[in-house]
Amino acid sequence: MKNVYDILMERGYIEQATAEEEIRDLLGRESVTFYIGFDPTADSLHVGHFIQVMVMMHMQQAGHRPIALLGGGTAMVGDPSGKSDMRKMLTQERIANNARLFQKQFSRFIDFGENKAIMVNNADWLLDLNYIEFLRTIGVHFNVNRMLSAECFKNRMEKGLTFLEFNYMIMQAYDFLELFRLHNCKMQLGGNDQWSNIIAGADLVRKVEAKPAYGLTFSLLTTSEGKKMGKTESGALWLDAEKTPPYEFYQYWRNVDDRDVEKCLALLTFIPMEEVRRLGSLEGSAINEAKETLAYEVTKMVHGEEEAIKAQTAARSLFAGAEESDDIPFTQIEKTRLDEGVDIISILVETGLASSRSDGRRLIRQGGIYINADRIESEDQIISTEDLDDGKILIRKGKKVYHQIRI
RNA sequence: GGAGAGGUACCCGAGUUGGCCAAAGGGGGCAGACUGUAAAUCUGCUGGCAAUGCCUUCGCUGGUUCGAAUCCAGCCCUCUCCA
Repeated sequence: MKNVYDILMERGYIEQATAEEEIRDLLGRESVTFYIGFDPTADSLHVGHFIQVMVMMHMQQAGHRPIALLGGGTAMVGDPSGKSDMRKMLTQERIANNARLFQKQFSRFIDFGENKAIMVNNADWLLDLNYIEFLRTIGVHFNVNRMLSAECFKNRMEKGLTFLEFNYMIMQAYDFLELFRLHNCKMQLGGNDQWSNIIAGADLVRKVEAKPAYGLTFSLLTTSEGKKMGKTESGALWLDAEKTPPYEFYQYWRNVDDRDVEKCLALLTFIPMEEVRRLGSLEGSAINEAKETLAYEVTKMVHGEEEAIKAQTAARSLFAGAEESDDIPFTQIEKTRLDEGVDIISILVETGLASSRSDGRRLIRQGGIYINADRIESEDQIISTEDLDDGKILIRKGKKVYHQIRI
């Protein structure tokens, strides 16, 4: 069987490692317990987290034991890594609630049965720490001069860093030590922005326990232009179907830049690498096949096969201009209102296609709104029962945003 | 605690001898053309509304004035230097 390190390397996950050869040997030799931390700062995981989850899945398939660490404690401090401003503090209840939601989502991807994987919350050991005792046993091992020169604080050296956030690194390092003691966890994985925090942890374990500990980081999901991927107009691309509907999720991947397709296939699907390379090398419009595959596979993993098929069918029919599909976002409007007729601007605002009535007028003026394939010419157009087609009205905004009105 | 600089729309950033400022320019975003549901390029739009006008907006509160992003007072916040 192939060494999982090589698999991760081939697919392009690995960015930095504390001791490349040693880690590779270790992973090839024994079942290793490792952890990745997730701070529950939102009520759903997003694609940025998903890449970490992918790594956990690869590792678990290779016989290693993942620990999903929920940062119920660290989220109360907030990671300053790479951020130019301090985040707003979250309440304890919010964090606990988010942690519960994260937990549910993890279970979809990782098998937590029979000691195959572990989920823990660092609130369990961080919240009750005694300050003086902590400083004396853990604090002594940290050199402030060195910490300040860490890459992750670089942004903050100009803008200012609070003592609260400065402690984040120490807390994360302590997590590693705690997991080493509790579960014999030898390795911490994470996004490349976590490098400083990870080596701090590995160092701490080595100093305190005199045993080897390793760190490994993965490339962040960025576009060919260097921007973070998974950003949409409404914020992040969430894994929660309530926050990002499967159709929208599918469309995001269907629309990625040509140059990013291969990378995404490698990082976000389990498609064999020969196939990934073939799809990635398709030229011209043929590369749409690769994008469809990408969108389908990722959606399937996150939302299940049924939703993936629905999203794909909906997208195909809409863009082929053929028959409609029901699996696109829709808004219900009472029939009595349609009987009387509703002005198009109101419809646009109610469906969320326009952010305000002014925005709606603008869209129409610029020719960006279509009802059942007909371009709207007048801002005063009235939508009524006559526009119904099989109980539905299809609205298109721009080239590819579809929405349905149902009664 | 002391000295200085500054807070402008989604972001950056002009504007501070008071009216010509819903506020230059850039970025981002949206729409149009082109196209492959891609990129690049070009064009338009980008506070709200019952829209040739009206309302709200330039850190907050009050003041001067016919009129304030621009002047005055107090307050809050940020940054730099000093302690």
